[in-house]
Amino acid sequence: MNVRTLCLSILHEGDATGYEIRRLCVDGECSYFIEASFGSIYPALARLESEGLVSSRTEQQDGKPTKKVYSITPAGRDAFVQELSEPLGEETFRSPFLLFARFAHLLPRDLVEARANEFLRERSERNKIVTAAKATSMNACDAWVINYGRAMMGVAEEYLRAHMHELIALARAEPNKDAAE
Amino acid sequence: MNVRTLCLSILHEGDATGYEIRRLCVDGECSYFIEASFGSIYPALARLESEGLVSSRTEQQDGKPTKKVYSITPAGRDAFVQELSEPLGEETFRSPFLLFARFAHLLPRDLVEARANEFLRERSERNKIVTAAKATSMNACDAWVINYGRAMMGVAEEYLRAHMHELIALARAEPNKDAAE
DNA sequence: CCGGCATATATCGATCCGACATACCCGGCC
DNA sequence: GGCCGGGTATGTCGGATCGATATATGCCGG
Repeated sequence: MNVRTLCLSILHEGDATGYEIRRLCVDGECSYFIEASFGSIYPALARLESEGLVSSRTEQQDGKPTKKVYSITPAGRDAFVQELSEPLGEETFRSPFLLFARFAHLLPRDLVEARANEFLRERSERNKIVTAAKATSMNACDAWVINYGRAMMGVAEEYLRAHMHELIALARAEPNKDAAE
Repeated sequence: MNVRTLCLSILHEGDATGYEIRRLCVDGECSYFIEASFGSIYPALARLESEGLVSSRTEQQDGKPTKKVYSITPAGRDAFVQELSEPLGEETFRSPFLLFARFAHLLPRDLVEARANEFLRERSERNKIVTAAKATSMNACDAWVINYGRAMMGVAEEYLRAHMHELIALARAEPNKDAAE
């Protein structure tokens, strides 16, 4: 699932700028299973335009920089459906925190506690965004996907809240201040 | 969380070859939150060796190609703990299937049904691996992490099993065979 | 006996991320 | 008034990473 397809999927639902696509990835309701950075979105949009799958127009705004609004073309819609029909890539889930947690016994308790709290807070905030998305003004497929995410991320938060103190208890009791530089 | 750190984390638990590290990422109990390909593991190991954080020895085997077994050095252990103490990266979760599912209404029912079944089967097999991992011969931190994964992936499987028929029902009824080339 | 599969190492092009550069306006603050 | 931080917006660039491929060997089944 490359950034090209991601851009087409968003433009399929309506016009957007590169900046807005990025925001949807970070803050949107689908932020829990989609991701892309500026460094890949802008080149992807430029390439899509050169291939005739999207078109763009510049819009002046006062008080804000000029923006470049992209629209999907009929050829783009076809290419998108075609792409979805091809075999799907693997699901990837990568969690630096879980790698950290596996080695909690090597690390000072203060650090483990701090990281666990950060992690819970971030998870909790993300979940609030997804839970806040109201089912009205959302098609049935979107609702299905959002509920999938809600279910998964909900138990993640619950597990953390219920068991994080166990993890903290497993951490090294003495920070061993001599080792600190 | 780069591949370097991932390699150090595995070598911290015991010696391994590049090939074995890859296998642990794909089939191991932590396969649900860790990933790396040959294309990044081998260069990472070479660089770690040049920096003195790991050492290697070649081992002849009969019936199998010669292998290069890596061990972590004391400097490597220090660097690993140091790396874990630094701020953690963001969690990333990317799911081509969920992107596909958002647009189920555009796609023929047969295809949606086939992909949903594939996805459930893969999820289910992964879960069996993680559930099969016995708590004995596992330290408490590992158990904590495995249980986190079990909880998340468990509900993912349940949700799929319970609701996939709803998604299939949302797909396009007629495959529209004229459109197929 | 030949093709497919598992073991094992390694490279290479394409993709993608993360940090930075640039630019403008707004609001707060000393 | 000046200055800094933050939001909006586009884009580049180096490095990290992926996915496919190359190479080699030996085993097993048809």
